[in-house]
Amino acid sequence: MEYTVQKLGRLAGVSTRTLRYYDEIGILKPARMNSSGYRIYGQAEVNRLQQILFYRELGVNLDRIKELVTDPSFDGIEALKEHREQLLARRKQLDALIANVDKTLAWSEGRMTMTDKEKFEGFKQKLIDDNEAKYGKEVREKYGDEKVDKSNAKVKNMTKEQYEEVTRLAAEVTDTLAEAFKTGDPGSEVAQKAAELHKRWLTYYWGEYTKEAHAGVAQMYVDDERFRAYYDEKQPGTAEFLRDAILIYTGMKA
Amino acid sequence: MEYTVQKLGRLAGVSTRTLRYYDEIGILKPARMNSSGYRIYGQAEVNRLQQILFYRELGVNLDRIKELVTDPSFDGIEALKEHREQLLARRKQLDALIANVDKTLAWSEGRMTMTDKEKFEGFKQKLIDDNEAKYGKEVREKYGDEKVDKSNAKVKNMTKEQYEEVTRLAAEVTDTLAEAFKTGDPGSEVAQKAAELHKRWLTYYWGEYTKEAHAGVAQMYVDDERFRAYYDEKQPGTAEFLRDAILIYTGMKA
DNA sequence: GTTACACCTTTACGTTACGTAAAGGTCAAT
DNA sequence: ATTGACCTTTACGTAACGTAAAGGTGTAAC
Repeated sequence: MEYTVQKLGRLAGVSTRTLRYYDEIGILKPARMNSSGYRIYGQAEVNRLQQILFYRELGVNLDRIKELVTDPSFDGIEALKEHREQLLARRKQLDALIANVDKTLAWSEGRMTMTDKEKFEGFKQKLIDDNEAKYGKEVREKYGDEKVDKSNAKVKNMTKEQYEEVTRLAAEVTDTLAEAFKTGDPGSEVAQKAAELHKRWLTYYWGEYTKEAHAGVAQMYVDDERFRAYYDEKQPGTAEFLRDAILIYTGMKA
Repeated sequence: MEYTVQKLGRLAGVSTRTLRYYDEIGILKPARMNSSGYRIYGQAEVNRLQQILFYRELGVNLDRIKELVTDPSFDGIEALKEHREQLLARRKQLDALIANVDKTLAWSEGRMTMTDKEKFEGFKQKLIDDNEAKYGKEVREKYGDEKVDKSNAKVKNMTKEQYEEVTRLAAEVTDTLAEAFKTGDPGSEVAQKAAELHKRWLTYYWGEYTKEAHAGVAQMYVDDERFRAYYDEKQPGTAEFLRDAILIYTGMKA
């Protein structure tokens, strides 16, 4: 199939100006010109435009895109996989933003308070990365290097089956917790089941289990933004709910 | 709490230039200037900046944002709710893009074919709106106005409980279907459960139920892009899988 | 055969939301 | 009194197009 500027533009949802501009900067040249000087695009150009738009969607500037798509050693499939990862990351950020809007709504209606810092959560990618770096350090400070290293080693030494089991368990915790949250009662049967699943999940990372450590982690889920954000992502208040369920489960609270 | 440009900038993740620019165009003026001419921001400005960033995140241009936040009749809560809706819509678009990347990957690896049109799905908001308009029309053409109107009327006349039940049912269909898909067998017990749930869900919208109509809808889920995109969003192939499950459930296929 | 209309071309200036640099004043600590 | 990290204004630069002007092309209709 061959396309003129307008046809390709309509197909891809971009303006003719954009296509001419892409020609001008050498990022997407037409396959050929017809006898009247019209730009004619073919299959290869359609595919290339799709690539370009993938990157544009991610906010990559056209200079960099040009480098990418004109590089002969460019591995399209590898790039796509990376692209996919980035889209998933963006969805996570979007979820954080939505959680923030929910929080802000609650705050506007006087149902809760919000720190200035919280008001800007979800806006910045960087902050997520910073927290990522910070988070490792904080845990090391709180629990000591050996424990963290032991935990890391344990993950590394897991068999494929064990790894799958722990992943499955994590998902089950999330699901059960979401269901339990609806009951509103951290002492409810389903909430206690979530706490038990959480214990089993934790035991995979920590060699030994004590009620005190379990309760401590539960409290950390509330105090540490990094963890709270994770649990509160879909439903604000979940972190606190899980903490309460675990406190009851470990007998630290009636 | 009071903030200078840099402090507020760090808090919100924007540059000092941005804050000065926002002052310049009158979109966010500091609460006051100190004796040396420094910009000092207070609580009201923090909240306003948050509002501004919400809109910026949505791609609203600053002129329009200015209109919005300086309008005295501006209802912040209503705007936030709308903002939330738009974020959800964007997440849906993101999911479409991810689905597209998955498809493109499969195509790149030679596992399937892709039309030129499909290559650009998920890129354009407009297209979604167009489809939204088109979709209503198409269904009217295929099934006649009365049925659509009756369906609309039925939704409007639902009690709160009924509405909640139908929403819950829809979620259950999705979950069960996702689980069934893993088995790979549309005749499996869980797949048949999904088909049954789908029937119950459908019955809420259509007054009467016939196997033929049910099977017809199932086929439409595959043929109509609009529906297929919905079901294939998270897992490509789900629409076909559901169709097959329903065909077996209704006895139209062994 | 020419008129209409929807295409196509190049050239060129305009726009948005800042980035970046220059030139200089302020404040707290050493 | 000197750093060094802040702050100020002024002003030009930029990315990725939008938009307008001035004109050529293709074909269907009168």
